This record gives sequence, C-alpha cells and structure tokens, in this order.
Amino acid sequence: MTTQQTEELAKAYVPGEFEHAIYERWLAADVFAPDGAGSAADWALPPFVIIQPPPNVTGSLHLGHAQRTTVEDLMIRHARMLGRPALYLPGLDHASIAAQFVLDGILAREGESRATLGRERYLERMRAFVAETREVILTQQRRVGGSCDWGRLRFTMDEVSARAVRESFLRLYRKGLAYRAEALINWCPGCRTSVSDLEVIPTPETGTIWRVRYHLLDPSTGAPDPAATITVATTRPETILGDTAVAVHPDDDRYASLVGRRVRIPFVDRDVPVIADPVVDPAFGTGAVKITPAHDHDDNDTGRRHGLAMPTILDDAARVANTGTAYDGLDRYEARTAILADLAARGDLAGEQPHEMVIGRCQRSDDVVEPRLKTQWFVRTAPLAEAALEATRSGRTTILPERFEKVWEHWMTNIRDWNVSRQLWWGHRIPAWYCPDGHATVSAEPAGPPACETCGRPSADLEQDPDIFDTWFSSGLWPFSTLGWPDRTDDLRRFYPGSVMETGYDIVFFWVARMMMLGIELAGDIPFHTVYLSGLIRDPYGKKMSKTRGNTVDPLGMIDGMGADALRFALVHGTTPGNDQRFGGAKVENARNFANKLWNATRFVLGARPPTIAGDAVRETPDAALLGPADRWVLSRAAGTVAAVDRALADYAFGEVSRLLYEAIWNEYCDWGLELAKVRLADERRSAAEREATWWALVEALDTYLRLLHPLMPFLTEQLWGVLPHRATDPALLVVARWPGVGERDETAEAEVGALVELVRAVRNARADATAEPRAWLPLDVYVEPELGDALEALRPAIERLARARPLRRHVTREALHGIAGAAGGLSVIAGAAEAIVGLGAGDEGAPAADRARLEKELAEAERLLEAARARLANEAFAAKAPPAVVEGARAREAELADQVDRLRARLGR
RNA sequence: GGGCGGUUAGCUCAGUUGGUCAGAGCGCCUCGCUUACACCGAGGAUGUCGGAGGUUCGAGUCCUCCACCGCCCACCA
Repeated sequence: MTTQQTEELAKAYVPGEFEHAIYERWLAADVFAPDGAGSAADWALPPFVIIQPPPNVTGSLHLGHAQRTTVEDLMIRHARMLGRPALYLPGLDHASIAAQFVLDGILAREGESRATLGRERYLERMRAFVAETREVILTQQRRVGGSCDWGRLRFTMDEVSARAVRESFLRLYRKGLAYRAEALINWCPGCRTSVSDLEVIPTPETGTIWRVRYHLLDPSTGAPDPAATITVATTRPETILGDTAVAVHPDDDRYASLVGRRVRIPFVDRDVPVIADPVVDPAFGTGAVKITPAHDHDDNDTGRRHGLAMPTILDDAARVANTGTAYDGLDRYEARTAILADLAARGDLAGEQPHEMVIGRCQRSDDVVEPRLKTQWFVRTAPLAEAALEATRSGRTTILPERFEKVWEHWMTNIRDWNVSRQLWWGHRIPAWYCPDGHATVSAEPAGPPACETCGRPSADLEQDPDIFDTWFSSGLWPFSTLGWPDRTDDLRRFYPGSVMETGYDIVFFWVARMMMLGIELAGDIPFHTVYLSGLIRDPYGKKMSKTRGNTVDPLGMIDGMGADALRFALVHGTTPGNDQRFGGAKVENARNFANKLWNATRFVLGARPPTIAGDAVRETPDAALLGPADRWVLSRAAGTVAAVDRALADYAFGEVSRLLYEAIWNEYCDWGLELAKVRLADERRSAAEREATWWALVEALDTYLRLLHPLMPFLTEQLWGVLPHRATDPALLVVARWPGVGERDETAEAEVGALVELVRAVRNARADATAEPRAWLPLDVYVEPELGDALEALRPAIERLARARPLRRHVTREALHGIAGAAGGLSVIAGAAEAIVGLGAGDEGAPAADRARLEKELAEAERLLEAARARLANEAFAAKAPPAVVEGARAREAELADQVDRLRARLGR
C-alpha cells in the first residue's frame, strides 16, 4: 500500500470523493474492453454480453437509467471477474420522434419551426443539437460506474448503423417481409407523422354520442324520402362527410327490410348502401352505424369486407379537405360544431347524450390521433413473430421474471403489421426510390439504385421516399448492427447472440419484440439468451416519475451527496425483478451508511496490523493450525457468503445479493468478527504467529467481501481493496481480480462461535432488562456443554470484554453453576448450550425482580412453543407422512425446548 | 372485455421449490461519546402475512371465490 493510500484511509469516509480518480484508473488500465490491454478475459470461457438499451441522445440521466446501468454493470462486472470475455457495449439512440419533439420545442421558443427551416437546415440544426447533448448522458453513465467498453460506442445514426438499416430493409423487402401499401394508419396531427399502434395511448374521456337521421332513397325515384329515415349513432359527426355506407346487424329485425336500400349522406349528397354486417352490435346506440372507412379502424375493416369507397376527408393537420363542402378548411372539431348545427337546422339531429369512451392520444404530443388512409411501408410481422415465439417457447430465449412470458405470448400472437414509415426528418431515410410510374425500387446503396428495377428508368428519374424509419427499426437491429453486421466481423462471431438483455418492462413490445424478430430473421439467430426485465422507479408516493409531473429525482445530485456506490446499492437493495420500487432518500442514506461502515472496518483492519507484519507484506494464507475458533468462524462465514451470493447471482436475485452482503459484512464480520479479533489481536498470551494468523484471517475475509461487493459498489471496493495486502498473483485493480472461489466451511467453528455469540447476546439482554449498570464489569459464572469448552477458553478474553464480564468463572457442571454463592441474587441467562449467572453489584436492588419477570416471560414463551411442538409430534399423521428429516428436526426442537423449559423452571425455583 | 401484478410491523419493502419465515431498512423507545465507524454501538416494542373457503400431517408460501389499488392488452360506433 502506498503512503498516499494510507493517508486516504486515515480519513473519514467522504462519499464519492475518490470515484472520479478510480474511474480514470480503470480507463487508463483499459480493463473494460474484453480484448483491452488490461483485460482479464480468458477466451477459453464463453463470452458474456450485456445488451443495454441505448439512451436517447438528447436525454439526461434519470433514476431509471441509473438503475438500468447498475443492474447491467453488476452483471458485467461479475462476469468479468469470472474471467469471461465481457462486453458491455455503450450506445446512443437518435430517438427520432422524441428528439424532434425536443428540438421543435426549442425552435418554437426561437420563433422558428420545421416549416420555416426546411428539411436540410432542420437536420443541420438537429446534428448540432445532438452534438451538444450526446456527451451528457454518456458522462452520467460513467458517474454511475458503468464499465462500458467505450471504444465500441455506437450511435443508431452512425454509418455502421445506417448501413445495417439499409441492408436489413432490402433483405426484408426481397423476402416479402417489407411491403408498401395504402392502409389505415395512426396519424398524429400535432407531430405530422404516422405513429405505431404502441404510441397511441388509449385515454378515457367523456364524450357525446349523437343520433343522426339519414334519409333513405325512394327505390323507384332515387330521391330522398323525407319520411323514411334510419338513425345512426356517432361520436364523430364530422366524419359524416366520409361515410360510404350504413351498417346494421344481419339478424336485426328492425332493419332487415332496409338492407340493400340506399341512403343519402348529408352535405356531400353521396348515396350509399345500407349493408348488413355482424360487426354491428344491435344493442348499442340505435343498432345502425355509419361507416367511414378512411377514418375509423372498425369501419375500415367493414369497408374492405364490402368493397366500399374510402374517401379521405382530413388533411395532415386534421382539417376537413376535399369534400367539396363549405366545411373544407375547418379544423376537425370546428367542423364537428358546424355540422351539428347544420344537422339540427335540417331537423336531422335526433338526440345526444354523454358517452364514456376511450380515445387514442399521441404518446408524444397528446394530440388525438386520427386514423387515416396512407401509403406507407410495413413490416410483415406474422412470420417474424412466429419465429420469436418459437424462441421463447423452446427456451432458447428466457424472459425474466417468468410471468412476462405470458404477456409476451399474448402480444406476439396478436401482433399486427408494423408501420415503419414516419413523416419526420430526423432518422434513417427509407431506402426506396420511385419512378414516375410509381414503381418502387429498394436499394442498400446510399446513392440509390442505378435504375428502376421494374421499368428500367435511370436513377436520374427516380426519387427517394421522403419518409424515414420508425426509430425502433434501427433500435431493433441494435444487438447485431453494433457488431458490424452485415459483415461477418470478429465481434459478430464472438458476441452474437448476447447473453442478457436488460431493460424496463415498459419497452418490451417497442424494443425487445423488434430485436427478437429482426435478430432471428436477419442475423440468423436469437439476439440474446435472457431478457431481464427491471421494474420501474417511482416516486415515494408510487407515481411514475416524469418531468412534466416534476417529481423526478436527479441521480447526479444523489451521487454528489451519497456517492455512486450508495445510489447503486439503494437501487438494487430490497427489489425484485419486474416489480416497481418507490424511491426515497432514506434508502440511499442507509446504503451510504453501509459504505461508511465498510470503509471504517477496512480502516480498522489495516490499523490493527500486528507490528510483526510489514506494511508492504505480500498476502499470506493464514496457517490453519494457528487459527482459533473465531478466526475460523470469520473465514467460514465468508465462504458461506460466497456460496450464497453465487446462488443469488445465478438466479438474477440482485436484491438478495445486496441483502446477503449487507448482513454478512455488517452483522457478522463487523459486529462479531472484528470485535472478537480486537481482543485476540491484543492478547499477549497468544504467540505472535497466532496473532498474525488472526489478522491474516481478517484480511482474507475482507478481501473476499470486497470482491463479492465489487459489482454492486465498484468505486468503494476498488478504493479499499487497493490498500489491502495482495497476493503476488493479484492484478493491480480489483475490477479485473478474480471472483472468489467457494471456500470450505468449518461447521465446528460456526457452531461454537454461534453458541458463544448467543451467550453474549443473552447476557447483554439480561443485563439490559435488569437495568443493571450498563458499563459495570460484573462477575459471570458460566456453564457450557463440554464440546464448547475449548472454544470458550479460547475466546474467554473476548467474551469477557463483549459481555463486560469480570471475572468470568467457568463451571464444569450445571449443578456447580447453580450451586455458586449468589446464584439466587444474580441474573439468569439461558442460551442454548450455555447457561450463566450474572453477579450483581450494589445499586441493583431492583434487578432480581426485573430478572424474574424476564424469566417468567421467557418461560411462558418457551412453554407455548413446546406445547406447539409437542402437539405437532403427537399428530400421528405428521410422523407418518412428513419427511424423516423434518420429523427429526421437530424432535430435536422439542427436546431443546423441553430442556429450556426445565432450566427456566429450575431457575425460577419451580 | 381479457390478462398481470400488489395487498406482510407506523412507512418502504424482502420472503427462490409449502416444514424454526414471521424478517430487513427507516421511524419509534431505553441505554452508551468502550482507542474502525454517532453515517456508530447495546437492548427493546410493534404484524390473527387483505377477506372467506379449500388442498395438506403442515400454507404469507398451492387452489377457488371476493374486496380494494395499480399496470398491460383490447375495433363497440
């Protein structure tokens, strides 16, 4: 250990103080790249690859990111310490619509807009904006401690990605998996683009349902019959202008005679048929529905079934257009008002009533989404989804937690074709070119095809599709586009498929589903073996955090105050995959305290180094023969923790990992390990070699705990590990040190020390209850069962100190203990295999009474438990049906309780 | 209309395959500035594990139903 490091440790723990320096050391050592100079990767082992959702290039870190990064980083660091080539590839998403939304907001404040700038200047502006913001989120990820391979940083708009996008689309097109068609899409009038089904948020609203009379035509004259009408119910009167039929249910007797007749649509004076279709619910409204195929999903289906015309009556801004009526140019809602007034004037408005309905709003702008006919590019999802489903059903890809497989299954089975065209500017331009005759040619060449592949017209006559791809199209290629696909690069061979893809459950469909479908289809294999879904971070009231709500917590502020390690620990502690967590400052404080505890424990261990060991001594494995029970206990508990942590990690139970380490470090190592060692290190009766062994045991266990904790609290553990004596084979940095192997347990030591710890606890307990002078040294008479004798002697000084017992007298039989003078006036302690009497000093007159009350209480409890245990054993069915081990356990428990009851009764003089 | 999750100490949450599982942190109460740590130490109190049935020798832990809370999916005008 260097002088500087020693000085560092002499100080109190200041959260985060050393984090930057540590991160710089990692970078300098080039340990994050699996093939970096400082890499510990053993290429004989299978690589481990984390797929990270690339954050938006315009974004800044929120707690969700921090949690994401923590979990991903935890896994990658663990894998790295196992020696596996570990790839954690960082990236950024261009976030097409989200980025445009942000930039449009900025432009609006400057009095500019997409329209005033035009496409080229807008994109220039966007590139400049993105150049400004891109480092923000990356820097923030570093502050959280993400051990990403920065040399492999990718952006969904970089050339590698662009090439993959073009190539993918071409391949899909060639296989008939991408097609261009006029179909009803979701149009956001605010964003002026189509959006996917997923981006339409069904929003409950109280609207109005109007009843409108349509006039039937006289079959003979073809003129409207003022007396014969059919009343339809609608929530959208403005779409009357686009009606091309009225539908009723085929079995509806009320309307049976009208089917086949024609009605005149008001204002546009279009004559349309009355049709029969089972989609109509006779019980709803009037049982007759107006059909607007170009502006309603149901109606569109109906229109297709019946071969109806589909006039579009709204433009990009959702204004009425091309109807040849006076409503042209009016906004859809203005038109609604006008039409209602006109209908009323005609006497054709038959009534209205409030109506609870669900309306689709744009996820981004909150505008009411308008279903609209448009010619767009679609990805045919059915075959892709089938393959994705096969992957999860066969278990080649596992979704965690399991319950999400059901959701996955349901969504994938009912998936609709994916509209990938967006009428935006920031994104990958669709690589399709059209000739004047309307033939489409798809090409992976940036410059486009040399000629129309249908009619051979030269490229000069071709025009590229102005639209861009849905941002999730390029994200969907992420697991392989980032590795250089379509080239068969080394990276692609080594790192595809990935191991674990981690993300929040809220983007399973947006992203995970697309990666699965496109990965299997284009890269020829599943993109990852495991999908780990995290829960969402909520505010202390359980509300989703959002900027508009103003309840976001700035993770950087947390890191500044409490340290990245504490934040990471808090984000994982007490959580389970897929379950949301409420997040408050108390958790981080607790984690900070834990960090502080570990810091001070390390400080103590270093300071307790026996003078016979040099400050720069190379690590020694303590000689087993020199170790006492406490030392062996410390080592055995560390070994037990390794095994438990390994199990939890294998189960992706990261909350459990944090719990195990918190408990092992704080409640075992610090509370008892160090306390016992303090006395033993100072015990002059022990040889120098023995004391050295005790110290080495402390170092050994601490080293193990630091390694186990490193994936969760990387900065702190790196800092502390740096000052511990190392073995010659250890690397310079913990980040690339080896994960601990599972050591041997020492059952004897665990049992012995466990029993003595119980004894000390019981003595403290008795003393506290009896309100005896807390600080006084009181005589303690002890009886322990013979097999604990040696351990008691070995730990005698420690027990004396921890129980504040002086003198400590050991009795070889229980009778001898009970027979001591002063037994009656002392406090009785019964702790499993040990029993003791605490002698009382003057000033404790009230103690015997308090002690008696405590014993009575203990007795009552023991009797209750004994009774329950006996009742269980008395049940013949239990003995007959329960596994022998359980029955045996119950018998042992009964015997133990019976013994305890006997002893308590004896002490109470019964 | 389907589906999923939650309902465990005052608060926030753990409880992997049913058998010392009734826990943790925070908060609260009583002590203690003992030479790693007051970001600490010692001790303590608090729950019929949402309700009702059922399966089982045995159920927070499995099944059924119900009640709230939340989420996802869904073309009723």
